[in-house]
Amino acid sequence: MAKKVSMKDIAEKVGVSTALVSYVLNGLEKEKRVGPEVVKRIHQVAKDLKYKPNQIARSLRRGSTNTIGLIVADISNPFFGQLARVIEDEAAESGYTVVFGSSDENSEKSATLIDILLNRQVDGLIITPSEGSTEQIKMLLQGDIPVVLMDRYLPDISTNRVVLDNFNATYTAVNYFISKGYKKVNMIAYKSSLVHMQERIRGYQEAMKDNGLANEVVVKEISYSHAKSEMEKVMEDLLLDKKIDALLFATNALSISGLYAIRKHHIKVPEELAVIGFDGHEVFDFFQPPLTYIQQPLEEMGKESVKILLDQIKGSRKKVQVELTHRLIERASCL
Amino acid sequence: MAKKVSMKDIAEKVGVSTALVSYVLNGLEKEKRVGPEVVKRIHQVAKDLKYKPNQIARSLRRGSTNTIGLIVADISNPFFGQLARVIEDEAAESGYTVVFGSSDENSEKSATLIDILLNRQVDGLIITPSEGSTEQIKMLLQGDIPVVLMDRYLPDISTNRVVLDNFNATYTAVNYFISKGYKKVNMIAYKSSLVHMQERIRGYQEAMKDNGLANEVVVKEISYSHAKSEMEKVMEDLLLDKKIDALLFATNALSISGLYAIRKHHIKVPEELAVIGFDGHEVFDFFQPPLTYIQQPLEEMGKESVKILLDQIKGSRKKVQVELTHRLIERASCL
DNA sequence: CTGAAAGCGCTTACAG
DNA sequence: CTGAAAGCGCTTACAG
Repeated sequence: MAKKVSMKDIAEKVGVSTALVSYVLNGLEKEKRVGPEVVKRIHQVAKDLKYKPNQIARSLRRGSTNTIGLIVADISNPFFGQLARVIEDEAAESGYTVVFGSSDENSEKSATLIDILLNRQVDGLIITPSEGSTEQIKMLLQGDIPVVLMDRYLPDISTNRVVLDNFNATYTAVNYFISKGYKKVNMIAYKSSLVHMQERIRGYQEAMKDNGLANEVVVKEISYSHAKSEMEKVMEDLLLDKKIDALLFATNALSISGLYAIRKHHIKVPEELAVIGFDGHEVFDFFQPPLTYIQQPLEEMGKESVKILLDQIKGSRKKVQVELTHRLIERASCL
Repeated sequence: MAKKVSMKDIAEKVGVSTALVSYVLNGLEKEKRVGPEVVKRIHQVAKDLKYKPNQIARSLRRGSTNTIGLIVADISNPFFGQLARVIEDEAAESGYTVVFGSSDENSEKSATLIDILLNRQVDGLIITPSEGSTEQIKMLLQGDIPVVLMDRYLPDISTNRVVLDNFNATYTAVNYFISKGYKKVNMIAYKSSLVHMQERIRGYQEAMKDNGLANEVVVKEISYSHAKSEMEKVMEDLLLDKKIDALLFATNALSISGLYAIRKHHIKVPEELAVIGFDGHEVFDFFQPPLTYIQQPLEEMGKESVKILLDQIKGSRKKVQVELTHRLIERASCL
């Protein structure tokens, strides 16, 4: 780095104290009734010297950094990339910067990330919690650290969260299948105790039961860390015994890797198999036929999360729990 | 936030000075020859009190933050999302955290982001520069701020950069087309003076010339901010007059929006039109037929960028310019 | 209207 | 082997 110019430099050049400089540069000249001539000179000198305030020093003094930490499962997954973008823009509007990290659905990584971000004194955290991260989040709450859980949540913890109406989402999907005459509807989900996943599974199960199809219920669970290989195996099993005419995927990534398998085995959609995806992705548009899917309101999810977090940072102690509404985007992968 | 515990608290409890605490917690007990008993107690008390070092204070004192700033065009574009992920992981290995921002190919946004990140005292920056950001980057270099340009670069500026062999990449693509018998090869690129784009265009043009097809050269340029509408218009024009049998796209996003148009107009690939895409995307796999494309080594690009940046941060004054090699991924969208 | 001074939580020469 | 003290660059009560 170079010869950093500080308030002291400006103060010396103008011939006043750093206090005055600080007041003026922070727009407090009115309250502090600084002389107009001095105000002008300070601004001029600051400009001449190309003064940049040192946020680190300010943060240390103020005890806040105007930074929010974002922990997602994987920033390279477009679902989270898009959320990150919305969060970035929304945060920027209030003068906040975003520091991010990817947890890979792994609670140890998540713990490490939380630690790192806290050491960096983020003012609050938006987290898509991993399995087994309940204790970590509890610690945050005990420490009175503003937190918003996004996309998923932890049932044992009463805190701010912004999630989809997961149960209704898959319930809708199954009803849609059934309205089209499908009965042997299976589901592929992640093996996870996380509520959002369990709710999606439960939505599927309940919808099946409510339609008298309880004994057709089949949920195949795939582990996040070996998704690819397990998906291939599961799909082979499903497709081989032909006891299935419709398939519901529980996420973006599952949908896509499922579609790879469907294509590999030359399954005709929807003639041999009807399909409903989750989240949305350009691949859904290009698949033949275009995929019907459950859409999440990403924009809203990101914005709400930031809004709630900033409220908390500003001191609100109200716990806010938002459930967003899915949409079924109907295309041609059924019937 | 809560009752933050500081070194002072530990020092008081143990009955030593904060200096000792600092030494021990930073692993300097050997050099400073701190008594083994004291070392033990300090560690114990730190643990009991759940002490978390305040990185902000440390940063202020040390003059470095162990943070790198990342400015990409758009974090929600998977190309950049994947790069961000590689950078995150690579940085984390050296104890660095990443702060990011999206410039939308807009030099004013980019200037604002650079300012914000510098005020936050990032130790260095990885930037995918926008058009018109030459002055900004020059300022950084004058200020001796470690910078690596990634994906693009600015020809007027001699600095570290990691980019693709853009010229060769499109040259290869055109030669491939021609080897398959195509002659009326067109290209769709962004309207941009940035070197990476100009080089991709030049690679196309030169390859055409070198094959005696100079008068078949047609480059349609699309503006980033109105990509969608312009793409539709351009594709209609191209497809209507049928003076084209092969089409090369200059990026990821262009490829995808081009494919939307191709599908909309029911153009048969490769029978009516051969296509080569850029970068890679799951959509390329699902398009019928799977798209042949020029692949960038993302992993390498991200890792190299971080490596070079960290070297600079550690004081290296050597300028490093890396050109990575493209790969042609051959599939079924030609012939 | 303006300034001297304390302090945020660390690190690190310096002295003993 | 250990501690007192300065200082990083700000902000902000306090005093005048």
